[in-house]
Amino acid sequence: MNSEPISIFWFRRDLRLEDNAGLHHALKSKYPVLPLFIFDTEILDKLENRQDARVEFIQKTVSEIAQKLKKNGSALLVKTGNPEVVFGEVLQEYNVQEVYVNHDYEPYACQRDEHIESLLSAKNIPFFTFKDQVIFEKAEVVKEDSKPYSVYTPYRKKWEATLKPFHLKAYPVLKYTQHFLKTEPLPFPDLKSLGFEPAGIKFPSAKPDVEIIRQYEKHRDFPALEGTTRLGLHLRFGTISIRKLVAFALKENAVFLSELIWREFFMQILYHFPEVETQAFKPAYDNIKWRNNEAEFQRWCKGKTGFPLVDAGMRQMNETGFMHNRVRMVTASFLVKHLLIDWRWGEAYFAEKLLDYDLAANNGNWQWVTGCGCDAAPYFRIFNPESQLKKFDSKLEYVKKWLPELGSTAYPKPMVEHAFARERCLAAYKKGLAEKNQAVSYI
DNA sequence: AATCCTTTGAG
DNA sequence: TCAAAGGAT
Repeated sequence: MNSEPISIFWFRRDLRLEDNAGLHHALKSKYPVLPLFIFDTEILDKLENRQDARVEFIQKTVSEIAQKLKKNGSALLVKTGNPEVVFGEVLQEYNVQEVYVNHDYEPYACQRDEHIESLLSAKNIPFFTFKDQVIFEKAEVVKEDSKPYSVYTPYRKKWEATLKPFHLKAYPVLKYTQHFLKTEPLPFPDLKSLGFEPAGIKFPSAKPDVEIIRQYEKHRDFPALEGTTRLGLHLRFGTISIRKLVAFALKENAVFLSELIWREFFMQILYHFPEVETQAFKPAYDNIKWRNNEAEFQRWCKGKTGFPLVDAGMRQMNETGFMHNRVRMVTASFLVKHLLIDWRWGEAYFAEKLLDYDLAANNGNWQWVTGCGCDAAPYFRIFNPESQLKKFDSKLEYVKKWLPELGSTAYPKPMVEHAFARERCLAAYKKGLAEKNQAVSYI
């Protein structure tokens, strides 16, 4: 046991040393700060793919943080295991006086943090938590009656009205570097020892591209262009500060800012309505009878539906961990509406494949496409994958890039006829929603 | 005791 | 940015 009293700062979805709220407060505490990162085996053990690029990204990012701390004569404590068990060990090894973290809103994370907090409070160690990954959290943007918004536009207006320059002020960290605990370098696991291998994926830069953001609404819908920022991954793991990015968006492009507000909209939905993780926001939609054909689902996953825009999107995601946003809408709509497969199947597949996977955004957008979410697309709006292709990739640049066999006999015929699938979908939705209405009318 | 002005701290 | 606290008169 190291007897010097210290504070712990626990890194989770905030993997950066600058403009970090919890870390800032830890460094202002009266004890030297030992930063901690835990490779959580509760999460890692469930990952099927041993080449998961997200684990690689985390390992790389955390190792860069450790390098920077080493240059400062301090260190990052890295542990692998169940967080409760790990905290038990850390309390044995160090004289921990206080623990600092940033808020993490997903149901698993909330539960994990509750357990850690009670474990610490049994030893009279305070657990200080801070808002960091959003501008407004929980109930900071609510209606006049203090109920949460479930429609985006009024939420955005209130969000914008609430925003003051102060909310975008950075939390300085670098000027407190002398407040990190001075210690010998601590061991750091490589990817292999964590049970993973490199995925061979190139990670997008964490630096926002000014030109892309300036031209955002002009280019964002065309998947062949580099028209979107690819910052999702960095927002997911906190390798970019949301305050810095919102300040930038505010200056450069209102449409891009609006997308960042969608992110916070879905985060507050998940916070206020955690049941959406498994259920439709509009319960009537859980009455729809999905066909859930396993073989058809596999064709969708592999990008072999015979609809070029759908297939190109799925293959882009399978190969790179990224799919263009316009194409995410088309592929998702195809699964749910053309194939009548439960949106939760698609949600789970995206969760497995996307580098930028975020529970709140992924769930919110899948429910949006299905029509069962808050402020969702109307159920009778069924994307036509052919006309979407004509509109957004008319020169076939994007689809040819991901489907080399397009135009040859090797490319599959459409697995379903659009007009037929459309009618089948409308009928299934009408039936499911009508059943629910009938049930309600008996009450 | 009341008021005005400056400083501090919040997210 | 804003409001509360503190200090000065």
